[in-house]
This record gives sequence, C-alpha cells and structure tokens, in this order.
Amino acid sequence: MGFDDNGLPTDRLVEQKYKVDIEEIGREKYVKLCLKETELGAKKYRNIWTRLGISVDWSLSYSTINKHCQRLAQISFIELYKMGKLERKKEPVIWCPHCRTAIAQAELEDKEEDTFLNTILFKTEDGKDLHIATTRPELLASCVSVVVHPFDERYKYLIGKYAVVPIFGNRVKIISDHRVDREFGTGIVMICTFGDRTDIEWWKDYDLDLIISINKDGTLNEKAGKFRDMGLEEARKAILDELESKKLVTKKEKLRHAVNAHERCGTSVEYLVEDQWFVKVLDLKGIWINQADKMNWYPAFMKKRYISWVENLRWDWCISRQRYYGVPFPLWYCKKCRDVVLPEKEDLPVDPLKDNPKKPCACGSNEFIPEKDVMDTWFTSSLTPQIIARWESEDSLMEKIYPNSLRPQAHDIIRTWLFYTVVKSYFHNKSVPWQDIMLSGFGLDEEGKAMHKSKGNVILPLDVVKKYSADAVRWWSSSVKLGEDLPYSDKDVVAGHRLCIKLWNASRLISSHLDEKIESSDLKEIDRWILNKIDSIIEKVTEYLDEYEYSKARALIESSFWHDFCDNYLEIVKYRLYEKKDRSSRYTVYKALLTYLKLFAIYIPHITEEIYQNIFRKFEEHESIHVSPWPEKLGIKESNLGETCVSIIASLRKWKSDRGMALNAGIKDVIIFSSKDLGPIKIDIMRAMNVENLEFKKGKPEIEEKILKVVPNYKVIGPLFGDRTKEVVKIIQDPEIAKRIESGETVTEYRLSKEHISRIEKEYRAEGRKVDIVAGKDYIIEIF
RNA sequence: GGGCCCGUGGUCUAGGGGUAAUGACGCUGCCCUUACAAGGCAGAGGUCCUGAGUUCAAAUCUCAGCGGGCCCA
Repeated sequence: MGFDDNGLPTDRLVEQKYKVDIEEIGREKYVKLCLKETELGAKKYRNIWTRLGISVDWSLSYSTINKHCQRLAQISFIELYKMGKLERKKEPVIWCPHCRTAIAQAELEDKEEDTFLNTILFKTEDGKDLHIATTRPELLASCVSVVVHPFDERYKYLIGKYAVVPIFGNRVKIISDHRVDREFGTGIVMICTFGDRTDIEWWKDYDLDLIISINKDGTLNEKAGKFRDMGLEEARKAILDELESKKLVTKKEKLRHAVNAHERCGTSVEYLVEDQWFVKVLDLKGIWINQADKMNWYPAFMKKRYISWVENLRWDWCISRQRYYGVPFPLWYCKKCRDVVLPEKEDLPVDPLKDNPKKPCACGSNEFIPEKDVMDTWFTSSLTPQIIARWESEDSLMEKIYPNSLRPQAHDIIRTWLFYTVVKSYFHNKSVPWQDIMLSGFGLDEEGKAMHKSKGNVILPLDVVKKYSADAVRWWSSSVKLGEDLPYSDKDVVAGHRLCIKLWNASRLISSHLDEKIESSDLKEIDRWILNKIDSIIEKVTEYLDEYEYSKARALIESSFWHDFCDNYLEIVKYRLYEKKDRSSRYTVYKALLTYLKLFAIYIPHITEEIYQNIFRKFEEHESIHVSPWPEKLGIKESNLGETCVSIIASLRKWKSDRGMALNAGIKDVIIFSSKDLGPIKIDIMRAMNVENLEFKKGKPEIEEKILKVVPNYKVIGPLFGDRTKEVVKIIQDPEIAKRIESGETVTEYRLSKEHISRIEKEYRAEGRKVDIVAGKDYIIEIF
C-alpha cells in the first residue's frame, strides 16, 4: 500500500487551492507547496484507510516522491537507457494545453462535445470551388494538404492539383488516401498539423510540411497572423467571423462528437512536436501479451481488456512531463557535444537542476545543460513491486516478496498501473510482477453512475462510516461479484449494520453462559449437526476465498450464521445453556461462535475483534482475532437426526405461526411417526417447542395419504435414458408406481428405484379425527 | 464502427445445463419469545430483455437482435 503522490493531480490541487502560478512564485516554492499537500493528502487517506480497517503493513508503504522511490525510478531510467529501451525523439506528442505538458495515450479519456461542422469554401489553384467540412477552423493556418478518397468519383479530377487556403493563402497539394470517410461532411478533408491523430499519420506518410500554429498554452502563434495570441475558442470564432464576412462559410451544422481529453483536467488535447523521452513498448506487444498468460487473472475476463489495450496501442510510452513536481530525469546534456550524461548509481537520487555530474563529459567538456522535465508519475509507480521489495538496496526483500503474490486494483487502471508495471518487471527482472491480479469494480452513486467531484455525486466513505460504522460499509462493499460495479444504497449498508447487531446479540447470549472454556465433550445430535454444518462452511468459504470470490463466501457465512446458527441452533439449545450443566452445548457454542467470528473477521474486523476480546481472549492464546489462524475443520460427522430435528421444529413453528400462536405457546400432545429412532432428539424438540407430551411411533398414522406430485430426479434420469427421459418420467409420475418405488421396490424394465425420484409431495387427511397433520421428508407429525 | 461486461419480483443483488430461481430492502399478516421488535415466523410479488438454435432438459450454452455500462477507434 502506498501513495502515488507526485504528478499532475497534486499540481492541479496546489494550483486550485492556493491560486498560484509557477511563473509567479517560482519552481522551488511551488514544489514546496506540492510536498506540503502530499503530506496532508497522505495523512488524510491513511486516516480513511485505517478507519475502514484496511489491513496494511505500513512499514512497507511507499510515497512515490520520497528518496527511496526517486532513487529506484532513476535507477530504472538508467537501466532502461543502457538497455536501449529509451529514446528521445522530436515527435508529435499528445499535449494538454491546460497542464502545459505532454501526456501518454493511457492518460486520455473520451469526451462528448457539441460543436459545429463548418463547410468552408476553398479554391483550387485554377479557381474552382472546393467545399471542405471541418470542426476546427482555428487550425486553418496549419493546413498543409487537402485529401480525398481515391475512389470518390466526385473528386477524382482534383487529385494532384493544388488548393489555396482561405485567409492564409497557403498553396497546398490535393492528395488521395483511403482513410478518408466519404460519407462525412463533403468527403474532402483538410490536413492540419495537427488536428487529430489521422493528421499525424498522413503527415508522416506523405512527408507533408509542418506548420504548428498552436503554442504550448493553447494560444495561437505567429503562424496564425493576426489571430496570434488568441485562445483556441476565441480564434475559432474570429476566423469563422472573417470567413463568414467573406461569404466563405457555405454550411454550418450542429455536431456531437467524441474528442480526446486529458483525464486529469478534461481539457481537449492538442498535438505538438517537441523533444520527449519515450519508453519503447510498441515493438514488444507480443511479449506484453505473453506476460499476461503468466499471471492468474481474477476475474479471468479482465485479461481480455488488458490484451485489447495492448493490441490497440499506437504510441510509445511518453514519460516526459513539462512539470515541476515529480521525480527528475537523472540526466544532463553536454553543452558541447550534446551527448547524454548520466549520474553514477551510488549518487542517486539526483536533481540535475541542483546537482552536477561528477565527471566531465567523454568529450572533455565540463559544461552541462540539465534536463528540467520530470518523469511521468507512472514511471515510478510502475515499480511498486520493486519499491516495496527494496530492489537494489542492501536490505532487499526481492527474494522473499518478489514477484508479489497479489496485486489488487480497480479495472480503470489496467492500461496504466497494471500495464506499465508488467513492462518494468519484464525489462528489469525478466519476470511478471505478481502471481495473481485481482480487479475490482467501483462503488457508484445511487443512480448507478460513476462518482465525480465535478458532478457533485461523491459519497464520502467517512460520512457513511460515521452513520453506520466501518464494518457496515465493508459488508456492503463486499456484496458484489468481483469485477462488477455496485451502486451505493443506504439500505444495503443498513443491512450490514443489522448483521453487526445480530452478531453482537448472539454473542451476548453466548457470553452469559461461558465462564469457562470446555475443551471437549460428547456431542448431542443437534450440536453435531451445527458443527458439521460449520465444517462444510469452512471448506467452501476457503475455496471461494482462494479464488478471491469474496461475495460468494460472504453470502455463505451470513446465511449459515443467521439461519443455521441463530434461528435454528441457538433457539433449540437455549434451554440447555440456561440449565448450565450441559457441556455439549457450551462446547458447541464456543467453537461455533469463534469460528463464525474468524470467518466474519475479514469483512467486519471491528466488531469481531471486540467480541473476541470480550469473550475469547481470556481463553485463547492469540492477542487479536486478526492474528489468529484461519479456522480448521473439526471433522465432526454429519448428524442425520440433527437435520430431522431442525426440520421437525421448523414444521411445528410454522404450525404455530399459521394459527397465530406465540412461538413459546405450549402444545399438549404430539405424536411423531418416523422410521428413524428419534429418541436422542426428544428433549430438544419438547423443550424448544414447549410440548407437554411427545410420543414417537414407527410406521404411519391412520390417515389418508394422497400423492400430489412426483418430482423425478432428472439429474440421474437424464444422462441415463437420454431421449427416452420423457417416457420414463411419465411412468415414474404414476402414483401407483411411485408408491411402489417409495416402499423400496425396483420396478418396470427401466429398473426404476428411489434414486430416480427427487421427492414426492403428499397431502394427508385425518378423516373424522380431531388432529392436525404436518409432514416432512421422513416423518409425519400428529398434533392434538 | 470494434472489443469486453451486464440485463433475474417494485429496487438492488446471487446463481450460470437437471424441473422448488438466492438473499437484502420495501409490502401484507401473525407473534413482546428470559440475545435481538434494528427481532422471529409466514405470505404476496418473476415473460430470469426479445427471438431463433443446440439438448431428453436452457435463466444458464450458441447465434441474432434490443437496452445499459466500460474501454478503444
């Protein structure tokens, strides 16, 4: 766990909060403010995480701006440089005019925008009209060519001729290319350097001129003539006005389209040509995809997202940021021979703006130009596995914790954090960074929309914690299938709150009967029943958690605790607990509650810990439930009678409830018919249901029995009989045949027996007798 | 336009070839039961998005379509 704390988000926060501009206050003061905000931010988030009960070894936490991380990021840079994986190119880069820096493809997001598609009248050199539709008239000064589709009959005659750009008068060649969309606008496109990425491709492919008319801050430069210094919006309007006054706008239509925007500030990006450092990633796409196969993806389909991101990558990773708060590039340029000069490893971290190389350049010169850009923050955070394992340090834990066992993260940063980390681990360690990757979804707002500060729909975790407790929040957040998003809902958090109360109350009941730890006991049927049930819960929950299926595990734990344990088990044995002498029930509640607490502990750590401290600490060796071992199965044999006991009591409860009776109301006489010997559960039934006289009989009572429905066991019949299934089902559903099968016979040429029937629904009637009949799977109850 | 995910009672959600579709909230009725009325018991409420196909059997698998979301052009 750590803080990715340098980079644009901090820059933007500082600029907004203190209303400062780097130009005014200078780099040093600016960075100081950023550092201050970083510390405040770390404090704030650490508080949130701690309050939420996130279990972290804080001694291994990192901050990407601290010396340790800076050093590793710079080591990484130097290693990559020496491996030839870095490249400084003067290339078109994606540029954010608001943040005034280059950014990477991964930092783009789509933005829907309403604009106008303007059809502008160009002239060919020989004076013919040329209608060109564009959304970006402000780039007219950068128009370097006009392009049509090679098969477009309308314009074939234009190819090879020249056009004249209105207002600016540039003479540009008309070319043809299949990437032109004939349906869009007029089917003629002006190529500007650069309006979009296709412009860049065309510029490269056809070796066109370069006329950059935009400044780094998004204003127009001298190439735009009298429109110089105008912002893009302003220039768009001014240029359109002038075109209109000359009657050169022939059409204007509304258009909604998607543009690329910088994910940090939402500003539409531009393309400038500047010197930038790149990590070469495009030439190794096969490797990046191959690495994905060496990791376990949870859920598996997330791997496809990663792969399709890699397949669609179009740019090398631009790591230069023309910003101030971040890890500096560890390098200088020799003033004389322009060579790159790197520091020695032992001198890292360096700040080339303050430090100087310790040796002269190979050419002998002692004068250097420092690189003043900082590195993309992902360049550092892509090293987090190495950072926490103290790679390249004397106290390295690389052997022990690298590759990491697990990277948990959300699915929005597959293309950044995940991808870049895979890249770094491959380059530096020829390894994948972790064995398992678990990708979770988002908490959404109550309408199911993503939360955004700008939309004002953010729900702050600590507000919910205050209202319902951290455990309730955690319980809610773990209710969704891994990888799915989950809308926030007050009532679902309340459900978690109620669970905590239920757990607390059950524990109160138990604690009042536990003044000693019962180490072992002969177990009564119903006690064996619950412990056996818990054994199977432990097994399934463990399996689910091994696959990071926390929501499935959660559902099992909750329903077993609430229904098996509280509703059934505790209600049945309560009387025995009050009688104090019964060892079996006291042994069982101790084991059972402690096990449930351990299973619950990962979800609701606070209340489980408190109950552990209150009840169990004095008997158990571990000082906290969170350091005690995961529960192991007790190996209790299944109790058939226990299951029957619970079922009989449920039947009697329903019977009382149907008659509007209180559940502790007395019943005078009850006879239970069953083929089983129910002796061992007699007292439990009587006490739990307040039965005065309870009698067991073998066989069946004198009542009429009518078969209502025979449900075949398709799971057995289907595979056995194939397309004759329907035929067999028809036979089995005959009441006479079903009756014979039920009594143990094997009938007809299909040799049908009990295993071919799932269950038989019956109706019982006691003609002329004053008695109520309630039936279950293997018993019939008469209530007088 | 392409890739991925999702579509299940009023709302949210689980299940993901076997005939009884999970749970929560809400709704209705009954029950103050010596842990819990923030509880218990019971009940109503469903074309499992639509259509076709595979299969003895489809909410579940396949294909097509519709709708929503995410990512990429």
